[in-house]
Amino acid sequence: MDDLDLIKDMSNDCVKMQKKFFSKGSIITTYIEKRRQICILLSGKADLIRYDFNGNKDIIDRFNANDIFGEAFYPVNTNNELFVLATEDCEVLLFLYDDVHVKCKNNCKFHASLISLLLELILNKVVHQNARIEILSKRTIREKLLSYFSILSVKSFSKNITVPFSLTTLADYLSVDRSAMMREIKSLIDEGFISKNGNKIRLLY
Amino acid sequence: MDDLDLIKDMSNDCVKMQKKFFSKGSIITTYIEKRRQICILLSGKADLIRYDFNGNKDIIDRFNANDIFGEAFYPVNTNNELFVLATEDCEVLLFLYDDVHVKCKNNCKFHASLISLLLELILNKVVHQNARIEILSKRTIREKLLSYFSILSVKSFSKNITVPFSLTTLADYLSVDRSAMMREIKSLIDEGFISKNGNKIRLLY
DNA sequence: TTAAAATTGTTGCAAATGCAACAGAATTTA
DNA sequence: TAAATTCTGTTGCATTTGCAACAATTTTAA
Repeated sequence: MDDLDLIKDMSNDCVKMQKKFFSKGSIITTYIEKRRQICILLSGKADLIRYDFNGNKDIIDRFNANDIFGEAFYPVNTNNELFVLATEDCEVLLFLYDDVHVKCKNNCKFHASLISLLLELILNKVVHQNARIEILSKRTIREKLLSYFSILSVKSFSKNITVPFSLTTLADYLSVDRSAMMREIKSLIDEGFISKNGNKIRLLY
Repeated sequence: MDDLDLIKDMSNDCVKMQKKFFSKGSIITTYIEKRRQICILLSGKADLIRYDFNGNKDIIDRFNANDIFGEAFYPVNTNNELFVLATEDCEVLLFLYDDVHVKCKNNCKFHASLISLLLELILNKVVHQNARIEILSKRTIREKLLSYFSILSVKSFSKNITVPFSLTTLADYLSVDRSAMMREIKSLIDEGFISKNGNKIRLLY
């Protein structure tokens, strides 16, 4: 990913883009309407958070290095405020969509790279979202699990897969009750569809 | 959307892009890996279809005018073949991502417009997908319905909303059983949360 | 304009799921 | 290294959901 390297090395030549550092626990941005802000996470991890009307913390999305996020990607949302919290130290590139999608007047060398990078990163985002939608569309926990495992398996060219986060987080990702998911995993093992050791899973079909 | 108009009027100058017509019932494209094909639906309607292992027809996604789709947006998927079926007469712009994301060597006037349009359309797509994910993440049918209604309501600045497709399709979109959804709608009416006339819904809270 | 197809509305019942609660293991933090 | 926190694994129970099936209505196509 050449463009990304160029962007990462950027000394702050272009006034339209900011590279900022956020320490763990700090807020990277809030989703304020009509700004069309875009953020590229160069390093670290962050969560998209909302407090629902009961005051419960909802983790809407999780971001890793090379993920792209921002209010530009989110539907208008007057009721609840969304914000992005750094769960590790983060390095972030911030800019407004409308400032960069047209050719830079200064002919800044980063703009061409940025547009190209932007397309690439958004394309990745859409692919991941489609995978997520496909999984969430399944009606039962079993189908969701198998669908998720299948995607991991195809991606890694192997029947042996590793769930890249805790089972608690997996339940959140599949949007199901954790205990019900554990029960279903147990059934899948008992019925011989999978075997499991920690978060390493082997598909037996 | 100026770029879109320019693209629509395009006479086939650029060999890298094709504008094609598809009559109702014909197949626009199949999702073949590693091609990174992108399609822009200029007019008409189409469905993204898969036949599952039982031979049941699954409608994975539905596309309208100005929607963008293609295998470039979809996770690798060796098992089942996906294809896009024109459910009305369609006018489609087809190209390969790798052919257009770099500057056209011929300096073709459509390329600049296309990149700009592409970003805009993909941004829309991501926003819609995020809305969909947010809805699908809700645990109960009631929450899914209210979440969906809320998004429609915010978008139209009104408590009176119109579901833009049949209730059968809505159940598909929310990924729930239709009869269970009808039951839940009835409960929402009985409990005074909404009133309903056909597919016109009024939010009473 | 009639026949066919799709949509809406409804119900009983079985199965799946969420919820609450708890104990033990593993991991992180002070 | 001790204490606190998070994660895993499990269960009973109430609720929600999907499934199957049917009639009535509306829409579409011949």
